[in-house]
Amino acid sequence: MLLKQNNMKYSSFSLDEQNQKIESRIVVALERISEAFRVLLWNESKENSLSPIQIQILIFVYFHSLEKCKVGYLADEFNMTKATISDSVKMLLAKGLVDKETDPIDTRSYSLLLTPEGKELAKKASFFASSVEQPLDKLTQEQKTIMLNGLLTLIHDLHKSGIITIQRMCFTCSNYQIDEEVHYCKLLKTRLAQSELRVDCPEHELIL
Amino acid sequence: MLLKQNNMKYSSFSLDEQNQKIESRIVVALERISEAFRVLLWNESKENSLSPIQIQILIFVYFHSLEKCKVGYLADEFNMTKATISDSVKMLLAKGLVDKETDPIDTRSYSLLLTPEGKELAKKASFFASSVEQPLDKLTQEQKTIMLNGLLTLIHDLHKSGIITIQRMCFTCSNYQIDEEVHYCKLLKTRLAQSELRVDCPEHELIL
DNA sequence: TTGCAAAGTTAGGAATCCTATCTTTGCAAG
DNA sequence: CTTGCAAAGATAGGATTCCTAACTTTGCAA
Repeated sequence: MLLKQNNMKYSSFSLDEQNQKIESRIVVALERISEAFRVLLWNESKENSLSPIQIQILIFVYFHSLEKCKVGYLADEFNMTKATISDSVKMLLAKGLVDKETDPIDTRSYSLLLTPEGKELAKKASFFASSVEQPLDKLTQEQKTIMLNGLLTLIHDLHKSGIITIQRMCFTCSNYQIDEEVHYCKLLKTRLAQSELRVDCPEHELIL
Repeated sequence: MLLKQNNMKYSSFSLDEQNQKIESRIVVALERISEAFRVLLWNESKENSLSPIQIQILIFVYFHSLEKCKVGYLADEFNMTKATISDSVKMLLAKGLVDKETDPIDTRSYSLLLTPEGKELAKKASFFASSVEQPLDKLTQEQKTIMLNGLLTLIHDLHKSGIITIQRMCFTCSNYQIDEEVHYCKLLKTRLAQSELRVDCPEHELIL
């Protein structure tokens, strides 16, 4: 009786579509992790009484250079409309967390700068990522390299199919070359080990 | 002159915090992929004139058994309040995509069932994951196994720290045992290879 | 049977994020 | 040089998300 039940379970088990292929299981795992990011970001925003997107903007500005801190660029970065970003920026200005700096060569646009308070908050908020970073410590160097590589491949493909519009990884950079499995950066003039490939390089120049 | 510029770039490059540690770069990559999921889900919902959460519920019901298709369970699953889920369910009922089935042993609650139209839509919508699944094909079996393992470790830790409340992976299942690196499922009464570890097992029983 | 807890609902409101329209500025073609 | 178009950003208005708080009904245990 118990055995029969187990057998029944077994058959339903092995038929389960989502558990069939390893690729599917990786996707499910990635979905779960996405959910975790959503929750973490949400918590972080509640704690600072900001919206998720406002936090994201703050952190982004903290880690990126002037020319990327414009409304249009941020809209592409976060896959939202300029209207949405413009709104959020207005709030951040009102709260005194960012300042505008008009672009001298194109007065239509401006860049965001963090005020001291904004910088403080961004630094604090960016720690939310550490709950994801810490667990990775226990993996071996090799395992981390392979994971990074797999994720980079995935992002590259998602970019090629137009789902991710903006990114700044080596694979899509005009300074990057690969010959016989050897990665090379023309800007740095050095070889790059697999584990050194970048996801968000400040010097990224998109291939036309 | 050009060389000097490159050197300047190099120094700012190597100081860049986000590119320093491989763990950080993995986190950034995961964030990017999360963003991709958000976009895919959003597209999928617009196409079917449903909300993201409605699509998620539909797909979840499609792949899971009755006892998991209750308002409370869904709320935990998606880290939302029961009120939010209740609302979405009302919409799905109104659109004729799901039906209620009252639980015979606890008449306060009910489970969701897909109507034929709901099933149709869920099946179609669940393909959105394939844009993420396909690129994984080109990785080697070993690489996929290592990635899955790394992601599972990560999810396990996120669960332990309370960020992900619900999941159904082997590591947190009372049927799972590990002895000397050998994974074993007491329910299936078989060894599990690393690549066979489950992320969302229908028979999962949470360790108390 | 009394009281408390748990499942789900409802109401109301803040916030997200969109579309569409508008202003200003840059730029190129005539 | 001016005319016209495109691009950056702002604004208005609205649909939707998702929350908190209070409520109903049912289950369960003292």
